Amino acid sequence: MRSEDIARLAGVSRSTVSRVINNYSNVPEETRRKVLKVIEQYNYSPNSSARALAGKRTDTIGLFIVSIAERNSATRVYRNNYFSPFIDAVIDTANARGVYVLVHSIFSVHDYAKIKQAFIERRMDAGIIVGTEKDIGVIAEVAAMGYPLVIIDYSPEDILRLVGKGRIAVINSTDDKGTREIIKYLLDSGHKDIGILAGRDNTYSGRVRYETYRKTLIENGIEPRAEWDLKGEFIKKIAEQAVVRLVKTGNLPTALFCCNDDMAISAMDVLSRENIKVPDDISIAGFDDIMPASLVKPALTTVHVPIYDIAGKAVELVLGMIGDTAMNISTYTMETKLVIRESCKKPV
Amino acid sequence: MRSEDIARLAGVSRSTVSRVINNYSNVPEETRRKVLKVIEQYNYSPNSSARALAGKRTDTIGLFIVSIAERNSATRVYRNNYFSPFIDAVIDTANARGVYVLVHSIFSVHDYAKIKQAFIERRMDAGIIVGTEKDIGVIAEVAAMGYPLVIIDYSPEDILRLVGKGRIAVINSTDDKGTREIIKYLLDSGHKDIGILAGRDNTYSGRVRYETYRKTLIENGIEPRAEWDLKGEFIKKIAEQAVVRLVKTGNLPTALFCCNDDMAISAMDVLSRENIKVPDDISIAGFDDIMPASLVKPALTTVHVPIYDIAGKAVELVLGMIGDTAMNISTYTMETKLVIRESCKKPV
DNA sequence: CTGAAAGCGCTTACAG
DNA sequence: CTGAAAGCGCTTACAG
Repeated sequence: MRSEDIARLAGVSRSTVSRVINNYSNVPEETRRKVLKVIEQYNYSPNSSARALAGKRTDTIGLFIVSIAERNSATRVYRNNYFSPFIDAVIDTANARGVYVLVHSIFSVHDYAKIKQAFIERRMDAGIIVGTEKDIGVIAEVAAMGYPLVIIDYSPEDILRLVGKGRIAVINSTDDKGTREIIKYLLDSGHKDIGILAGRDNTYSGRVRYETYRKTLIENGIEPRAEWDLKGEFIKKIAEQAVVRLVKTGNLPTALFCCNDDMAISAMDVLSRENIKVPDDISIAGFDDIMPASLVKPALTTVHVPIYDIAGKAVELVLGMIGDTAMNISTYTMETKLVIRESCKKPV
Repeated sequence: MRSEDIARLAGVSRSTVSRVINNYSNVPEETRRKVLKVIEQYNYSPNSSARALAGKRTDTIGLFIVSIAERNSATRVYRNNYFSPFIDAVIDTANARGVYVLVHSIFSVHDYAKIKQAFIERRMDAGIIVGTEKDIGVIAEVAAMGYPLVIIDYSPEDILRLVGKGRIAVINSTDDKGTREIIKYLLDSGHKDIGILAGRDNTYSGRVRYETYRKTLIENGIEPRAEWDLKGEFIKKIAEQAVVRLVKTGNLPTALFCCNDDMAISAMDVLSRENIKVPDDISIAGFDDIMPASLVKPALTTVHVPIYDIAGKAVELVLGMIGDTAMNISTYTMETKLVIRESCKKPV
C-alpha cells in the first residue's frame, strides 16, 4: 500500500494525501476526513525511507554508549549498572514522544567512526552520547555536520574550547556538591582518615569527584594521604585489586570514599572476605546510587545521581534541538542528593 | 557527498560506484581500488534511506519490549532487572555484526500497533519480541506481512496453532528442567512444606514454572497446599503483599519457591522486616539469576537463565532469517542451571 | 484548495 | 565490464 493507492481510493492526488498526513492547514475538513478514512481502513503508514529521502525527519535519535575501558573484559555494557538504566530511560522517554531510538555501543577507538557514519548515512536526526572517554574529535566532526548532540558527563570548558561551534547540549550532575556533601558527612561523623578509591580521570565526573574530595579535606585542615589515594578507574576488578593491596598494608583509613557504587560494592566484597567489618571497622561511601546500592548488606551510603532525570532531560533537549537550527552550546546540571544508609558510622 | 560526486571524482558512473559499494564481482580490481580510494578519501557512506528505498536492506532490526503489566506503575522497563541486560546484550551482539538496533517499549495494549507500524513503515528487516503478554494477533499480522520474527518466552504450541505460517523462531529456556531441579534440591534437603510464589500465568515461563512445581511435588508424594500457593505475578510489589499476608497467617512453609528473583528478593525483604531469618527459619529459592541475586544477603539460591545467550541466539537467528525467505516456524530451548548459594538450607 | 511534476539518493535490470 | 535510464515512495515548490 503506497500513498498513490490511498490517493486513488480516496479520489484525490498523492499531493493531497501527503498534505493530510503531514497535517497541512490548507486542506478542507471534508477532504481530510475522506482521506483519513481510507488511511485508517487500510492501516496505511508512509514508508519512512521515502519520507526521509524526500526531506522529512527520520523521527529517530541515536544513542551511543561509549565504554572503551571495558573493551576486552567481560564487563560489557550489558553488565554495567550505570548505563543500563540510562539506556532504558532514554528509550522510554523517546518512545513516549513518538520517536524511535537507535542504540549503538562503542567498544573501541575504531568504533568511534560509527557515530559519524550513522549521521553520514542519515539514520538519525540527532544523537545522545554517554559513557567514558567520549572522543572530542568525533563530537566536533558531527557538530560540524550540523547535527544536534547531547553529551553526558563532559567538561563544558573542554567542549567550548575544542569544539567551538555546534548544536550541542552538555548535561552533568552536581558531582562537586555531591562529593562535598558526602565528605562533609564523614567529617562531621568524626572521620579524619578518609581514603579515596578514585574513578577514571579522563572522565569529567571522575576528575571532579577526585578533586572535590581533596579540596574538601584540605579546606577542613586535613592533608589527603598518598597511601590512601587508590585508583579504581570506575571498574570493579581494578578497584578490587586496589583494595586488596590496601588491606595488605595493614594501614587502613577509617573511611573510604569510593567514586562510584560499583567500586564501593567491590570494596565491601574484599573487606568481607578479609573479615573487616563495614561499617564497624571501616566506613564505605559510594557514588551514583545504582540499584544494587540499596540491596547490599550493609546498604550503601552514597550520592544519588538522578540518572532517569538525566536521560529524560537528554531526550527533551535533543528533540528540542532538532527543530532549532541555531548553533548553540549549552550546559545543564542535574541535582545529586546524599543518601544515608548503613555503610558509614562514627569511627571508633 | 552523494554517489554521483564519488562517480565524477573517480571518473566512473554511479552504477559502478554502487557495484563497488555492494561488492559485486563484475568490477575489475583496478576500478574497484580507484573508486574505493575516493570513497575513503571523502569518508562517503551511502544514504541509508535511499538504499532502503531502492531495494536494499535497512540493516536494522527492531527490539520490542512488552511489559503491559507494569504500565501504570513506577516499575517501567528501565527498572526491570530481567529485560535490561537482555536489551543490552541484543545491542552488543547486533552491533558486533554491523546491524543497527531500534528499541521500542510497549506499555499498553494500544502500543501493540507500534510493532506493526514499524514494519509497515519499513524501518527494519526483522524483529525480536520479548516480554510479558506478547500479543499473538500482532505476531500473526507481522508474520503475514512476511517479516522474520524471533519471540522469547512463548508457547511453541500456541504459535503453531494460532499463527500457522510465518518466518518465526521461538526461544525458551528449560524452565521445566530448572524448576524440577530446584524443587528436587529442596526436597533432597529434607523440605516437605514447599510453598510457591507464582509468576504471571499468561506468560509461558510463568505457567511452566508453576505447573512443574506442582507436578514435581506430586511425583514425590506431596500434595501442594493451597494456603502456600501465592500469586506474585512476577512483580515485586504484588509479591511483597502476598508474602505479608502469608506471614500474617502464622503458618509458614519451610521453603518458598519464588518464580523469579525479583519476587524472591521482595520476599526476603518482608521476612527480614518481620524478623524471620532466611535460611534458618525459611528457605527462599528464586529463578532467573539476575545480577542482584548474588549481591543480596544471604545470596540467593536460584536457577540461572542464560539471558545473554538467549539474546545472542535471538540476534543470530533473526539475522539468519533475513536472508532466508522460507516460511518456517522453529523452536529453540536454552539450558538453565541450578545455582546453589546461601538462601536455602535443611529445615529444622 | 489541488494536481502534475520534479527531486531526494540510491540500486538494478537492460543494453551494449 | 560499464553507463543511461527507470524506479523505489515519498514531499514540496509551482502553477492554476
